[in-house]
Amino acid sequence: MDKPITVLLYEDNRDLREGISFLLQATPGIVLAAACPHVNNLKADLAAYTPDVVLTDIGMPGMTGLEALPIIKATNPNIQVLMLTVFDDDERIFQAIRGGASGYLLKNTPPAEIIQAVFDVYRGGSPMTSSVARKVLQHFQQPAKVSSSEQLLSAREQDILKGLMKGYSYKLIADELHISIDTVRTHIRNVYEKLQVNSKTEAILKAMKDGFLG
Amino acid sequence: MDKPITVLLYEDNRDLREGISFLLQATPGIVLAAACPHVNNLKADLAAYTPDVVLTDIGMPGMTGLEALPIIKATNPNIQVLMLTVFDDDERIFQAIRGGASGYLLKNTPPAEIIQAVFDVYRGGSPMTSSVARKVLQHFQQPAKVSSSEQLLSAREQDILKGLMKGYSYKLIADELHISIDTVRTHIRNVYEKLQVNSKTEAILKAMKDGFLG
DNA sequence: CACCAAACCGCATTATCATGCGATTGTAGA
DNA sequence: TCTACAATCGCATGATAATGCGGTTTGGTG
Repeated sequence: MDKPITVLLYEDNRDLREGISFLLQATPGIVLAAACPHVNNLKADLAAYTPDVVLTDIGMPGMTGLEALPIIKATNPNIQVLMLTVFDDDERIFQAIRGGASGYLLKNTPPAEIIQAVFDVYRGGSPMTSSVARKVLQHFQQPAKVSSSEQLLSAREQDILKGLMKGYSYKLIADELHISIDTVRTHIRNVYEKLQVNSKTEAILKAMKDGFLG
Repeated sequence: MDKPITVLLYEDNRDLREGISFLLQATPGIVLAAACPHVNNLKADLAAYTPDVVLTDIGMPGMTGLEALPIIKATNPNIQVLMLTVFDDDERIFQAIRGGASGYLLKNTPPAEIIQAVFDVYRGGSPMTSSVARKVLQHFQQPAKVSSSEQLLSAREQDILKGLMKGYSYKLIADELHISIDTVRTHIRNVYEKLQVNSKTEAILKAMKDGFLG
């Protein structure tokens, strides 16, 4: 049916590298092109093996997996990169995601799932350890809006704020809402007080961060 | 060791509901409080069963799972909600995430993984079907930055832009970078020209939208 | 009815920003 | 070497924004 998936593995820990290599080789449908302890010959490797999927550690001597990521995606954005690492801090997770990683597994993932993940990324999925996924989801959820907040801003004030967030000047906002520029000023003054800020920029940032309500 | 996880299930399809119920009941460490075909008695259910985890379908007669979600989180934000559905469109996925869902499984998920997912959410993870995860990740990745863009902005210009994005005034940026305010002006001028904008706000919005590069 | 909040308007002052013009230095490349 | 450009600094001017103070109208609530 399908052609086999060509995988390239980077992992500095020898035992782990050999373990995963063995698994990959033993799996029908997967061809392990190479397994390297470092990513320093990255470009040559990519050219030589033309992998479909790159499975890589983050912490490696020399160039890290995170540094390698943009190079891989620049070489061929169709290559799916799966991070396999012990790090689960926000910083590295988001750096990986922004860099275009298609999956993020922690090293405590059982071998069978790692294999499954290779198939998943190749098919357009993004396998993620569930604790990692949680961190990702949290960045979408309204930051709790814990302490009430209700509708801190009146409807009109929200209109004005939306105008600011579109990059409009006071005058433009006034025109769009058919009110005078002085009224816009007044509303903005009130918005600033409610949001505890004192500039357009701060207001916009705050509004973006915790979605209109403080 | 641990107390069992109390689960509340909502699923209108009878076969599926009974199938999942059977699985949950057969799993040590999980107690199925109830399995309902609709979510219309939601508040009463929550009060009666005080679940740790709610497993819910999205498409149900009467109130949908998506409508129920905010009510659940409002009742007790500690309840972990796991969406189990056939829908994999962006709209519903993000509505669920924004609403505070802790996991999102498609119905083709094998039973064993559903059970595993219940444990995962309870432990603070966010199990997600990998195709759903992909959609989520895509919202973080730089919008392609299709046409080159290279490093449109010099390193220093990016420093200044970062300052703007933190809401700093020219003066603050100047202080932080140990340069004169006039230099800041100059850099900003150049940034504006490169980004094709003419105000702080526009620059920030543009920078946020397509990640520094235009 | 009296009170209050929201929405509306105006004016004045100071602060900050946007922009034009000009200039020096250092480094990388044609 | 000449050129190009990043990075630095300065001055000046008109445009916006921030803020203080004052005011009217309207709709809802105790």
